Amino acid sequence: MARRSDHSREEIREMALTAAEEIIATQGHQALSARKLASAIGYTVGTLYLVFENLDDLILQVNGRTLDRLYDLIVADQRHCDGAEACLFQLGHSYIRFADSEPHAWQMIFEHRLADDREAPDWLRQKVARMFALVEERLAQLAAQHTRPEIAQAARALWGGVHGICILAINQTLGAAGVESVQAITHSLMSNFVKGFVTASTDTQ
Amino acid sequence: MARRSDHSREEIREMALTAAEEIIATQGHQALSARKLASAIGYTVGTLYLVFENLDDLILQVNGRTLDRLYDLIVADQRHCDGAEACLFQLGHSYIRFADSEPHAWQMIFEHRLADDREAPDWLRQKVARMFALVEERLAQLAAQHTRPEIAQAARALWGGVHGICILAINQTLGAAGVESVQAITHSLMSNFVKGFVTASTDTQ
DNA sequence: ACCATTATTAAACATCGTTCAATTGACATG
DNA sequence: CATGTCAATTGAACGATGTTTAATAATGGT
Repeated sequence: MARRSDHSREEIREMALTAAEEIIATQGHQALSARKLASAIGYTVGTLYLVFENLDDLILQVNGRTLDRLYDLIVADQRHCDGAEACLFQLGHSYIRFADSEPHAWQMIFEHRLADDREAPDWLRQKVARMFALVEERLAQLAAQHTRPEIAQAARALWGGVHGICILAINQTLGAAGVESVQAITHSLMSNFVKGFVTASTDTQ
Repeated sequence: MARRSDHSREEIREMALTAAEEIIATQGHQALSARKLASAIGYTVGTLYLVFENLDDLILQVNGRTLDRLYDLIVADQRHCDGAEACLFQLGHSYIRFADSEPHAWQMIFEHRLADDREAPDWLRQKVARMFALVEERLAQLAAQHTRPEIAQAARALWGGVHGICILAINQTLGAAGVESVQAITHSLMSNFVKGFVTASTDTQ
């Protein structure tokens, strides 16, 4: 049994987040409970509530770390592509690959509902905005004739699109067998969209 | 207090599903509980378990009815459009409009997890397949030079894309203000994708 | 050695999904 | 009309959930 000052608050926080990630990865986020998590790190529930405001708060922290891993993977992959178009496609493929490798953690980002319709904290929104920026950057390189708002809108359309394919694939709604098939569908979306976008006149949003 | 044979099993089923839809629409699917639902129809929990296998089963039924309303709306809207392209765009707009008008019911379709990773029942999958077929049909009219598998893949890419924008919009991840803005983003996705798809050669999936 | 501080626990609360023995009402039979 | 069968319905029970909090125990300072 853990004794006082065996671990600092920060250590307990780290242990809890790591244990939560383990539970979520292996059993899904439905399986995460305060008691299970507490016993996984050798403490009781009360201690968790000393470190986190509540379970929602803890899940937000986990989601933040997931977004960080996703961002790191995407950025790393961007170093192994040539040209704006190939790198844009790579963004989508990296996204799919991450969702396939950590489906439960990835799903939790979008399925976690905040109580009372509170909006997500700013630090979390910024982690998302950071990824939108990558897409915008590549799109801007590809379609210089478009205005900045058009680029921004296209980035949302494209990233939303990739995201949707990802969701339906995980839900097995697409009838797609294996990651390669999902990658192919994603590639279809991206390549056709980009082809349309770069040949579009400015007023065609 | 309800007495024996006040309502047939089928009547209770209908009352429960209607009451569940009301709770979900106004308070979200997190607020749906067996006791709350039972008291809403003037019965107790036990009666619910006489009519439904469990809450998961009940939610599946609700989702089925939601998909039916969605399909009906889409089909109805398809009568007021001219030309394959306009009608394809209309499919997306109808989808967004429905999700905006019944966000909680719509979200539940995709967020409901079946226990133990059981797969969705066949009658539910068919309701989804029915809608894919509409997209495929319009795409086939638009891009006759493509093979059937290419059409099928494009339909999944496009519908997944529209779906993803919808999700991110509801999650307020897109920073889009109002339905019109979401419709604009969706239109950007669809029009650019279609432009790319119809001008693509057969081997460009 | 004692005290003040505080980390940690364990029990409590309300609610959840689900089950099931007990009850109660309706209907058929005599 | 009385009686008995049957099933619709109840309500209590079970284990689990998130969250709070009074009690406890261990630490560091004086």
